[in-house]
Amino acid sequence: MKKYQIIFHVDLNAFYASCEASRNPALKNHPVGIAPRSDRGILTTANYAARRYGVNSAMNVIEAKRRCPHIKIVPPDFALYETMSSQFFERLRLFTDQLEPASIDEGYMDMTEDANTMHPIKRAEMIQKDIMDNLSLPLSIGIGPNKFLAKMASDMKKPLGITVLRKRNVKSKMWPLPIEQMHGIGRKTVPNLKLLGIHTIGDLATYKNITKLSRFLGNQTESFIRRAYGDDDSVVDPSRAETVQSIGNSKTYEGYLHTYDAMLEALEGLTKTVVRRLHDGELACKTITVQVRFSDFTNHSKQLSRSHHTERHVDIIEAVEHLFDALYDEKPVSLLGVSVGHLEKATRLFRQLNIFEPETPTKTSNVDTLLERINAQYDKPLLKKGFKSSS
DNA sequence: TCTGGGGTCCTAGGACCC
DNA sequence: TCTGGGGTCCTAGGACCC
Repeated sequence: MKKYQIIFHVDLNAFYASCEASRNPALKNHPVGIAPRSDRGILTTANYAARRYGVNSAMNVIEAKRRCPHIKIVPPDFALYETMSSQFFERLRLFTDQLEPASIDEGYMDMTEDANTMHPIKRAEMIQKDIMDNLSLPLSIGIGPNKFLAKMASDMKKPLGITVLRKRNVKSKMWPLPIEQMHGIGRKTVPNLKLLGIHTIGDLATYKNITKLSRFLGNQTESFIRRAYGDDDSVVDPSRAETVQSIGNSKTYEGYLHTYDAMLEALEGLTKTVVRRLHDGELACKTITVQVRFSDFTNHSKQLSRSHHTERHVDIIEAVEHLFDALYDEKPVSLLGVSVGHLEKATRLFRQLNIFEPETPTKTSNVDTLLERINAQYDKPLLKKGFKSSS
């Protein structure tokens, strides 16, 4: 027998801008955009005062200023956002430990048990007030019988909304929404669906030709249709956010990088950041990826998997340099990125290492066996005999 | 509107193993 | 002789989300 669930989706409104206003209340009712530069690039966030002028997130700074000349552009302070995000989730845990953070500013709460104590809407009001009183952050809450409906509900009223979306109201409240508002359908898929005559979530739910639909939605076709009917059996998993899958650092270079040396220097900086964050999380990685974007906006990446995890800077920078050599094309570069994946807790690895350590042979001396030992760390040979580094 | 930086998950081909 | 079926891992690229 399936138990009826009550799921909250909690979503901080215009989070970065709200953090800035929380620190500096003078910004509260003034149009604000968060952007690294005030003369170009894009906004990561626009507050609601700015949105009234037709400004929104991801809009070009120039365009935002054209629509709202007195908008204040504030550079992002990620340390502040990280801190406020942690405080936000800590406060939510006062209400339930069944909390799954989904990003820096949103999460899911399984409030099924809690509903025995207090009516969900009353509880939502209490949470909203708690976050506003303690952190000065506006919060929207969606309430539904599963994660998908809770997520769709929280989007329906912002800022400071509380919205219930029941299964029996799916047809009247969710089906009329344009298909681009369905979570998981993005800008590449929308035009394809419209080609099939699918303009609303209801159109998707009732579309008859599944074969045609699978051409665009692939293996996920069935689950999209189920969700369009309001069905979703994914569970709130508090451990999900604790298991980070990858750590990366990338940067766009205005005016491009032109020389190999400048690119290598940039990669060293990116790698340093990644290794530091790897160490902060007490993690080790197995795969290393380098990403390059050329001036024509094409992206290329190369990755390699080691046979053993590592957290050592020398291992990672060596891999980064070799991967980049394979990508380097003597063309100007607009973005470089370094990321590491297949992460493991370093403490766990340490225990494993201790078990095998006594068996590790170390009696080698000539250069070729040294190369073999280096290559043994990778699934494919990285260095060949007679290898010389390019420059 | 000429486009940041952090991520997650999916796909598809190939290597390799049984 | 000329080729099964299942599974895992690796790699490159892409869609999507905030």
